[in-house]
Amino acid sequence: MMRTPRRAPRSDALENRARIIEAAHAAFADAPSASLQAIARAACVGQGTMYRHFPDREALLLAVYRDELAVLAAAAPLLLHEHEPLDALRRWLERLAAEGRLTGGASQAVAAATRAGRHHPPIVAALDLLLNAGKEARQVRPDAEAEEVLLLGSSLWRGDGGPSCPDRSRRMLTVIIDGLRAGTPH
Amino acid sequence: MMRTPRRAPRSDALENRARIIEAAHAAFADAPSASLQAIARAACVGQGTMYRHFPDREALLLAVYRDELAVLAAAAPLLLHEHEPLDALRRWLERLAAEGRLTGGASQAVAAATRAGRHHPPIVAALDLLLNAGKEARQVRPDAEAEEVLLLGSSLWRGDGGPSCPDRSRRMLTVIIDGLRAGTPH
DNA sequence: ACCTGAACACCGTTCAAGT
DNA sequence: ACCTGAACACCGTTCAAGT
Repeated sequence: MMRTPRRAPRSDALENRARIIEAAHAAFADAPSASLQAIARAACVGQGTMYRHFPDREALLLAVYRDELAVLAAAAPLLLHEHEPLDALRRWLERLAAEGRLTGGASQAVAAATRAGRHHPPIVAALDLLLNAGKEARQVRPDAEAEEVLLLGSSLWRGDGGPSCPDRSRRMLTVIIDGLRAGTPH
Repeated sequence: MMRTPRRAPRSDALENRARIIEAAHAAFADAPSASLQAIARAACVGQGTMYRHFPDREALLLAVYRDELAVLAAAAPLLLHEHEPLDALRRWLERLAAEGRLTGGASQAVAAATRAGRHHPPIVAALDLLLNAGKEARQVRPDAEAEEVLLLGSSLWRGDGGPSCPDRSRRMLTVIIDGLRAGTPH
């Protein structure tokens, strides 16, 4: 399997790419459903260029929120250093939910990261780290898997906006954490 | 609060409504993203008529899957009659997940039912029944609420299609049920 | 009272033509 | 090698005109 030796991309291509990401970041921030066409317009770029760099909306989302997601992933080992494994897991899921609630775009990006089955994205790796630490400490059930927990966790900030939403998310998280505990009856 | 005495709708309106629902049912079955325009075409109905009957996609979805959702809701008391409360709850969530997996349209309808904050739809009432029975039997934690559990449950069939999905759903359900148990530590 | 279908403003996607 | 922008086939939504 030869690693294809890509030559360095042209400088204008890099600049366009950066401008697209910047424009998309702003657009997604105040309207998660912003159209790719509008983003191309804001970035002063032809539609074709948009497509060359990002073949679909999901690719753009992951590129735009790449840094945010990386920060979130990096938080896992830090939390693990300061808290008991199960507690670190709870706090990390809290941060995930907060991120998802913050901007519509980020929540879409996390959803995209969950769906991406090809390579494990950093988020899945981070959650894996937390779960494994919990298993070794006999605090987390041995059959828990990252993708499942991520799927459950991504429901924490969905359907937000209702009247009872501040407590709701907290209670849901309690259910998830207690469900992941090792040694529950039956 | 006077109950406005609506006069009976015209017969052609009723027929159109029925034809739209029928066409939509078929369309959603093999493509959850079917366009309203295509459905209107298949139902031999102008676009305006579509809008008169169903102001948006969500309204159409709920109308199309009204019967399926009612059947699902009606299953709750039956399950409760044949099984222990917590077991009935688990089986009902299994059925919910199966329904969501079956056709893309149904899963959208359940999602819509979850979002609909206005009146409690039958699904929420059914889940309420199960949870209350569980609480009285001291099997379910007293602070569990239907909308939250529905939100968690609706993640059971999301992200399906991956390689490990048959077991995954089962394990996720186990986490939810164990998390809902009364008397978990801490 | 209800229906029709043209019309409007958009969308994602493609692709010949440019540099 | 990369970009541009017109063009294509669609979409949801509205609304004058019909019956």
